[in-house]
Amino acid sequence: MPQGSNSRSPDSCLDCPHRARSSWRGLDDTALAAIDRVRRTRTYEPGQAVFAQGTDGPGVCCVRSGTLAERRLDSDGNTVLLALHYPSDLVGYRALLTGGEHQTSAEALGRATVCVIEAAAVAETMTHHPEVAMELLRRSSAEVDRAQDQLFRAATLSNRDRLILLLLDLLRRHGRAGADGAQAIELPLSRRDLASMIGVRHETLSRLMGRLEADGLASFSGRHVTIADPRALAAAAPQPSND
Amino acid sequence: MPQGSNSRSPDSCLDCPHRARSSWRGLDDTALAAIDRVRRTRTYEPGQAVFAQGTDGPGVCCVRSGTLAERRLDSDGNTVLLALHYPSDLVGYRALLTGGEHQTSAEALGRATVCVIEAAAVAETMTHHPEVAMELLRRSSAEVDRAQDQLFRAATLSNRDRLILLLLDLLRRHGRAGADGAQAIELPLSRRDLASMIGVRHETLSRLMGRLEADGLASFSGRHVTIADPRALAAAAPQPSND
DNA sequence: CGCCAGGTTGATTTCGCTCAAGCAATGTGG
DNA sequence: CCACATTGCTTGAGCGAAATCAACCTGGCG
Repeated sequence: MPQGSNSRSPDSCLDCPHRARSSWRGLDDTALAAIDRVRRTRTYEPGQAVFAQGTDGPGVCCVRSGTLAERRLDSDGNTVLLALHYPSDLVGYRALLTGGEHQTSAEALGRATVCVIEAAAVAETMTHHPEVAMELLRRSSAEVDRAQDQLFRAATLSNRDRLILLLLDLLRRHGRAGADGAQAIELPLSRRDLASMIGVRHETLSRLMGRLEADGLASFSGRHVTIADPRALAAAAPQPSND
Repeated sequence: MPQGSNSRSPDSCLDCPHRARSSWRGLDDTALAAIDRVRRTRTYEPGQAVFAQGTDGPGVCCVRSGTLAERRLDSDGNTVLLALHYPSDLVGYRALLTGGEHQTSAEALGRATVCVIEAAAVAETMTHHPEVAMELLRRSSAEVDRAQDQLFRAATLSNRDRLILLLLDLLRRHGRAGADGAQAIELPLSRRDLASMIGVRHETLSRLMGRLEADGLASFSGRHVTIADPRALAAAAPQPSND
């Protein structure tokens, strides 16, 4: 049974490329090894569920590669995409704390690899390593801020402005520099999901995109978006809440 | 200089009526005394600001009595009421963690008393007493869940349904039993704030209330709301997201 | 080749926003 | 004590925008 430091699993937490940015950043090798011991790394195909709303999760999920969608459903079949998660993010830890079921579901958007850590091990680690609890608290706080920002947008902005801000958000994560100062986005999302993020029907989103295109702010072709002048798009957006 | 246990300040944390439900519940007398030492209890008049968005807060705020409104503003004068806070809640701790300014402002709705704890003391306490960090993490997680629920509502429900759910939420905290099975609410909020919570103009809220009244689901008179049949109101609301 | 899911486009209706007037409660200064 | 302003709320008319319903593309895929 290989256990030495020179016979680690290729995806060991100890060698994880995201280790310095991860929730476990405060842990030394021995403490991290305890996490690693119960880690199970899985690869998910596009659209595959990582955990489902209303279930007791398999544990806590560390995103290693790809993009995860956090989604909320209701009994009428409505679905809203609440957040996207990227490598080094931790997903599904709330159920561990509130003790109940997942309030949201998570699924892979593209092909993604995720490390699942058994809940008990996380709890155990947190009691002995307060830095981890602190780090999660920081992340959780940031999530509250983000969610409140979304709420504010939903309550005050026009659909058009919300779409512009969503595009700018996506640009940050998925944007690639193109010719001149242009930026290109390869959307990881369907139109319906995009629409749910700004709280409109997908037909309406289609028309909104048409209008942005008519105004020369962006152009859409399938899942490919090009933004010729990102500064113009930013200028068209409402100012971020500076007091 | 009175310091003995039999000469405590009348509002000492050690004797706080919310001690068992507060964020400090895990602390023993000595640890809590460290918090108490830097506590400053203040009384706020209705409408008075506890801390302002964009500032470095005075610290962390423990609500002792009354109701606090958490609000977000932008440069155009828009304001959205994001959350209400009640005795034993902790407010304004996020700025402490993300290190920056408050993303929201807080103000007293009615007359309220709040204990302000210096940020440094909270940080110090958290390093020595992980239970406090864990407790904050639990609360923060609950806040994320709540905010995501609101986002879901905003994206999927009609204005009417959002108002109904808001009334049911307010009922939980502010409802008082009336004659028969009726419930009465004394709203702590202006119409404008109510409207911002469901993301509509105040004129629209007025009409929505008129319709609920016409349907016999609730009746409004100034800040007084009576709900003759709470079960009928609950039945009119969309089902909570049970999978 | 036909089927199907996802996306666009069009016609129609409903709904909420805007602008504007009216009203009640409260407060202020003469 | 009363004119008068102010604030918060309701009500109305008109308009613009989004939801709805439906048809029609388009690109896989069996």
